[in-house]
Amino acid sequence: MTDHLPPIQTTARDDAVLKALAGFVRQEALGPGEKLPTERILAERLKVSRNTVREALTRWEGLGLVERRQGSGTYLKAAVSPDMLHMPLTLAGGNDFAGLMATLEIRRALEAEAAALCAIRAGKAELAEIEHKLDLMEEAFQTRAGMSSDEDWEFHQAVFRASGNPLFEQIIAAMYEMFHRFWEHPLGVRDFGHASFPYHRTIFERIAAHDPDGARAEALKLIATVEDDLKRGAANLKLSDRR
Amino acid sequence: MTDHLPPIQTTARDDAVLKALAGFVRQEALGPGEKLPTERILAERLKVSRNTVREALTRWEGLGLVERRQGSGTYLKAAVSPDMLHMPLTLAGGNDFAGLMATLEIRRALEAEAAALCAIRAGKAELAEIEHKLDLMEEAFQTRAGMSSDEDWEFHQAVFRASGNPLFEQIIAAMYEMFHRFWEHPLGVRDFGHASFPYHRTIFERIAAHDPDGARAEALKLIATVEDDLKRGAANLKLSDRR
DNA sequence: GTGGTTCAATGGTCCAACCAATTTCTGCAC
DNA sequence: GTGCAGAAATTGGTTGGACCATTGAACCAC
Repeated sequence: MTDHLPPIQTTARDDAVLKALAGFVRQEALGPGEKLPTERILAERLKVSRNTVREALTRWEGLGLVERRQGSGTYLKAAVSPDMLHMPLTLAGGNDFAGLMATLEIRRALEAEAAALCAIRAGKAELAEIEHKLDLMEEAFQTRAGMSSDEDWEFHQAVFRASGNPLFEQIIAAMYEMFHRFWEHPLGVRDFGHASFPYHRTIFERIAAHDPDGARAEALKLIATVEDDLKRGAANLKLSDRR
Repeated sequence: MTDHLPPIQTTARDDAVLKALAGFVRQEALGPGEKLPTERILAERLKVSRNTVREALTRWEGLGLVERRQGSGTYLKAAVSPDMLHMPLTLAGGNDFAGLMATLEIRRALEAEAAALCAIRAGKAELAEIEHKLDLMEEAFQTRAGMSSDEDWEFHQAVFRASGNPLFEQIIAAMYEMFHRFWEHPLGVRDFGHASFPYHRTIFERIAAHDPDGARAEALKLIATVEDDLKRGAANLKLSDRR
């Protein structure tokens, strides 16, 4: 009965600051990398304490939207718009193997769907871009004997971008972040990616043939091999180095 | 009670504060809903300024880990552990019809994968939970002639939860959020969901039969019908009401 | 019990400094 | 003029103290 009674909003200074700041960014058409006004200036202009400005910026920093450099300034790290939706994902016990596999499952879901959409929507320009990345990757694979992770990633990014849905790239970027944090002190899987290599071209072929279901199937195969690699790597690690 | 709070060491104060706090939470085995020490007490115990404590707590608040109530205190909103991983996800824009379809594509990707994982991993308890939600939904569908969106959503949530990967539920919650933002002033699709109704049970049957590929296929069919419904609704809207 | 009132506790905001890292400017040597 | 070391200004980071606004509990008539 009395369900539609949300709490009333009395004071919300820092939220107001963020809204004003988002409007300012749009007004000035600021993009990633650009510097935004000093905390002191913001405090003066917005008629709030510098402390309040700092709390607001701390929130944006925690969301990865902004980077603060002491002595230098505060810089935009991503595009911000007044109507953004923030969804902090938290993974308990995220530094272990299970966390990595969790992100990989998300990646499998998105990769398969993106490949299928791509097969439907990709035009000549997108196909050319993807094939270009594929060539680069295969070349790197030949010359550097398997260490082609950067080029590999660029290929997948090209597919995501050609899917026509920006959400794919945004979500997968967050997963990639986690992936790399795991790599910092890795589990020693150095030949990672060997087994998945051939599927990149088969995916591209299915996309180029505008065959959504085929592309989806090939993408699933690719992730399956990555998953296998990681599992084997983790097993080896457990046997050889008990930490 | 608040004795396990050793002072802080060097720079990166607020980060150190968070680490210390995470350790404290674990030490005291605090769970969601419980109240954690006052800002003033934390400042005193950790030998930092109250302002620094506030910046740290602001970060946690931004990540949805904690809720502050003026005059009352600061309360845990989720389980926190020292080694958890944060992937802030911010989704840009999407207030138009294209944005709605974009979230639906993400949902298709996750729904298919979650159903497949569910078919592999769901135990007896999870299957019973899902079937219960399914019964509730079918009952609501009968008595209220189609308006079963809440129960519908609970069914899908149960599937996501039984997938064994918490990221699915979190990401899909973001999609649901965008969905609802769109529905504040909806496009008048009232009979929405009729066509997708039968597939809920077929999905459940494939999951219960531990048939991942079948579950994935049924989930894809369900989203396809939803997509069709929305497209038809949008087309009707454009014809009848040019806004 | 019901409904006020008081009062202490707590988060929210503000101010005015100072610290630490960075950038910019200055002036000297060449 | 050029180059470079050091001073000065800029900027985020931290501190301590003060006051406000809200909450919740204790208390008190009725």
